[in-house]
Amino acid sequence: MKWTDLDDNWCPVARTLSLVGDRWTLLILRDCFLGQSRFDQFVASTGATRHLISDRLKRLVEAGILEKRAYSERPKRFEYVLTEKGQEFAPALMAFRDWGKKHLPVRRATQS
Amino acid sequence: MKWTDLDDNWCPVARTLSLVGDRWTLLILRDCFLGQSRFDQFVASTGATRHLISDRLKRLVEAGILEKRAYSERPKRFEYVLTEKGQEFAPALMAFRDWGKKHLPVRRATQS
DNA sequence: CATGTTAGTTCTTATTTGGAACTTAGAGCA
DNA sequence: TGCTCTAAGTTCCAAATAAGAACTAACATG
Repeated sequence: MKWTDLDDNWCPVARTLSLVGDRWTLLILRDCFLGQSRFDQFVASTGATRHLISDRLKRLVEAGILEKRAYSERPKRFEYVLTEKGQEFAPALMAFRDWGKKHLPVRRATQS
Repeated sequence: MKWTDLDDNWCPVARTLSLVGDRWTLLILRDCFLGQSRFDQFVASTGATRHLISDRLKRLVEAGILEKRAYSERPKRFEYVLTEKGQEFAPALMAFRDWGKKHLPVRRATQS
């Protein structure tokens, strides 16, 4: 079974996961909440490949969680910003953050 | 970069994702909160392969989120129950549920 | 003795990812 | 004009992961 097949599951948790339930999608959203909006920033801060970022951004835009906007016409440059629907995802990320802070302390020296 | 490499990221969201940030792990946890505890139940209700369930359960036990207990000695039978640490993950799942309920209504006829 | 149950493991094939290089289109500079 | 840079992707191939189905172990049941 492919995970996108969960999109019509009876369970709202499963439906949510079919959209954002992968490692990188949630990291991209985290970045958005931290104020990032550009392709190369996502690549740098998540550590995911450009291919993955490209794919996930497409998916998020399609789902109405992010909006793709041109911030420059010549040359064409784009940014991705949270929609209302995306903003409302904040509580979930905060729950992840709180749980991580409490239960997963950092062990080695930190490097982004 | 492998996603398990996120386990020492500076960001608590990333560290949390390194552990539970995949499609099936969160579905297993959902099932636990719904009162399920057995291998074949997880297989049936998530739709993931036995291989995946086996792998994810191992990971969750190792992380101290679930506890593997024998509920029968002969024959050997096991169940997986949430630890305290696992219980505290509830707010995250509820956030997912609420967001899914609000933003991802079911479209087709439902079948688990 | 045949069938069923639970908790897995093993096998082969298919899909997804990783990593690096390449593209497009214009900008800055000398 | 030519060279180098940036942003936002796309393309390529190899490597890792997942899918799907069958198989196993150790009993229980009829």
